[in-house]
Amino acid sequence: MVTNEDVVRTLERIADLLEIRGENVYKVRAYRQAAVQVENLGESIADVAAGEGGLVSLAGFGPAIAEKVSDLLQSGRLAFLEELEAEVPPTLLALCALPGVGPRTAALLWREAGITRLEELDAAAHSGTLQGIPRLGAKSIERIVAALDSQRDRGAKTRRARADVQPIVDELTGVLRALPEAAMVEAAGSFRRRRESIGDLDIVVATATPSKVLVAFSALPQVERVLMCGDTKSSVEVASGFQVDCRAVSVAQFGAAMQYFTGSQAHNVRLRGRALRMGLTLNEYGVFRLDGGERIAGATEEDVYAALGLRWIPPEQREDRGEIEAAVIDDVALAGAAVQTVLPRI
DNA sequence: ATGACAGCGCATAACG
DNA sequence: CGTTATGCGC
DNA sequence: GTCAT
Repeated sequence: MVTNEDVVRTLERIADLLEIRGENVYKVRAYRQAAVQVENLGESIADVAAGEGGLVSLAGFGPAIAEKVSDLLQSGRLAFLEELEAEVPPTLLALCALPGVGPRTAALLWREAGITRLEELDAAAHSGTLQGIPRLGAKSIERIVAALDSQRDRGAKTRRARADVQPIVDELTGVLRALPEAAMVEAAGSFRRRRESIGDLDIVVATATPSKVLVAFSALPQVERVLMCGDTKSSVEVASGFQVDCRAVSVAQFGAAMQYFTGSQAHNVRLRGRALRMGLTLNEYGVFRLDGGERIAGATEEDVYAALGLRWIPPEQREDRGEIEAAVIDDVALAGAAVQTVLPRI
């Protein structure tokens, strides 16, 4: 019995391996998007495969992916994935899990130094074997060593339970709110969406003096390591390697930034698509007209959703499970049911 | 058939 | 040295 | 690789 979860894992694995192989980014994305669709599917994918229209009736499923998933459902195996794993060592995926090491770097380490495993990378980083590899300077090697150390410290635990993150949120937002430069401070990301499992924490701060806030944030006693600190954002690690990002934005951008960094990614992609069809564009700075670029929203989340013809959507619903359609402010409906069926809905 | 699919901030290495 | 290219992460 | 055109 192949579950939806099995299919999701398989599609994501294919995407990761294709990425290391250097495949077209949109092909990689297609597999990831198909995985998200299965994740959000309210029924068994086996039923969909057997039902009217088959797998290609799912959004993000074309002939190629439908065929592969069909193979998997029928036989419990996928020859395509097995061939891919024979070509690209799957142990490279563990390298990509290191912050700062992505698919390109994993491929580089594999190609230039024959490294496919974490232990090999660790040994090579300390023995000096990595020196001389193009694109890997002293700083990069140092960062890899630090990432390996950090991973060892926290025992490879990558995500935290919400209950463990709550006190970190309270503490950090409390300290930031005490800064006179910080006009508004809110946690965003999956924490704000009230997910049970949190990968990292995003804090958005509205301020007229971003650098002051970010420098103060990076210097907090809770911070064990500063990953980066620029003019608009800072990334740090607090207790045992938990990553916290701080974004400094203007008061006028605060709502757009909160919306953007609260996600989910799938929710944002769908909102962006809706914006485009309305002749608008949406990003972390606001909602803008495509022609002329005039800004029409951004100070509050309500403004942002309203500019897209939507009611404000509670963060915990922002998972691309139909919440956007449900939030449409349908003023056409006021004109009568007959009109609704004629006018294309945006 | 063919083009779009988001795009930007940051760090680092390579380049001139 | 300043500028540009690349990879990463979101 | 998928979707809209």
